[in-house]
Amino acid sequence: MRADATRNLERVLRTGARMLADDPSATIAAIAAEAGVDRRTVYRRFASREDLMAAVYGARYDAVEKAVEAARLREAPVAVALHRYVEGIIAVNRAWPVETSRMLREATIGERRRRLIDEVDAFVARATDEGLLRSDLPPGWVAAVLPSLMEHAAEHLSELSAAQAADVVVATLLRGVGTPQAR
Amino acid sequence: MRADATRNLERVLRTGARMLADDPSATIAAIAAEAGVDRRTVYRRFASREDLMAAVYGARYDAVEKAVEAARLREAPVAVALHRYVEGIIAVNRAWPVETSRMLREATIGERRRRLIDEVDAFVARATDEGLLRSDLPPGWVAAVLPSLMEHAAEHLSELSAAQAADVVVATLLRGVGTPQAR
DNA sequence: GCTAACTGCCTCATCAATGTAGCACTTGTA
DNA sequence: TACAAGTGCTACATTGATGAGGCAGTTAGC
Repeated sequence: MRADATRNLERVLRTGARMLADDPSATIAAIAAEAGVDRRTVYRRFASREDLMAAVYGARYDAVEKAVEAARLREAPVAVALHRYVEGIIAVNRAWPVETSRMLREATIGERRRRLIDEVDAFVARATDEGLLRSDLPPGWVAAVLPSLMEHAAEHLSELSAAQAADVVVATLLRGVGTPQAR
Repeated sequence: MRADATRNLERVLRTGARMLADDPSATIAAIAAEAGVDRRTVYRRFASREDLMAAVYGARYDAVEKAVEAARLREAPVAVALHRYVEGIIAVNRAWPVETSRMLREATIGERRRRLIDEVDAFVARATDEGLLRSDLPPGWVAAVLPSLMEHAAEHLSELSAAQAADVVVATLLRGVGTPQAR
């Protein structure tokens, strides 16, 4: 593939991720226009709308898997792993701001998805065993709440670096936002 | 208005809320079918798709305003007000499960929206002043995180009552999910 | 039971998005 | 520089959703 073609493909993917996150029914025409590319060019790379979305989701999953791997959720000390994981995912959320709720329904990525969920679930279990997380929580509560914390951090704390935003998220997750007296 | 007409209107609104929350681009035809009503009947009540969505959002806002009022965010002791507020909103989320992120962009409800935001912001400020919430948090962080906690509680903790789910949310918000040792 | 309100069904025009095609042109690369 | 890869533009068929009209039949409420 030629260099400019690669560049265009990249632009379409990035722009598509951003616009589809903002509005899942964004049209191909709008995405192409925003990416500074002809609509026809998009169709040359992606056979259909579905295809483009699958590619965007795939790109995000690549990044997420990388972040999870880097966090070493199985071996690293739980506190360290948690922080690295959160920081990594916040960075991914910024690079590939896909609207996760809609993505999860796509069957395209069922297998990869299950693997990641298992990975995180196992980590939560380990963190609970090792005394980092309370054990009296409703099952799945942490796994449900954490992603949306990271999503909010990614977009709401835009003036902070990923590491700083991760500090806020981890502190909020573990200690909450109440004062010591309020406990 | 005749009684059965009122009933149908109610069904359309409820069904519309549920389906649009699940997929904002749900068609009028699909909503009508799910509500057990002809597509034409929907159009008799609502001039357009926009109209229906505005009505759904309006219904949700009615409920939210009621909950906020009942929580007495200005006068009641902060801990009490917080709990009542959370419980009320969780109930609203279950009754009118609108996808908030998309709703907030609608200009239709700009004024009502601003009033509610101000109300909650003022409450957060008071809760901070009175020592319930930490004062070293990024501005707007609590106001950003709390709604999504309540949303998750509404749908994820479906086996709990609104009051029980509110316990979990408030505990998570104030004290986090970490063990005392992990702090 | 009668009337007016309300509904279901079929039909139609319109519009916007999808996906395809051919042609002239620019641009990377050897 | 020459060639091949890639793009922009214009046009077109298709599909699906929106919104409206008419009419026969049903149902609530007096």
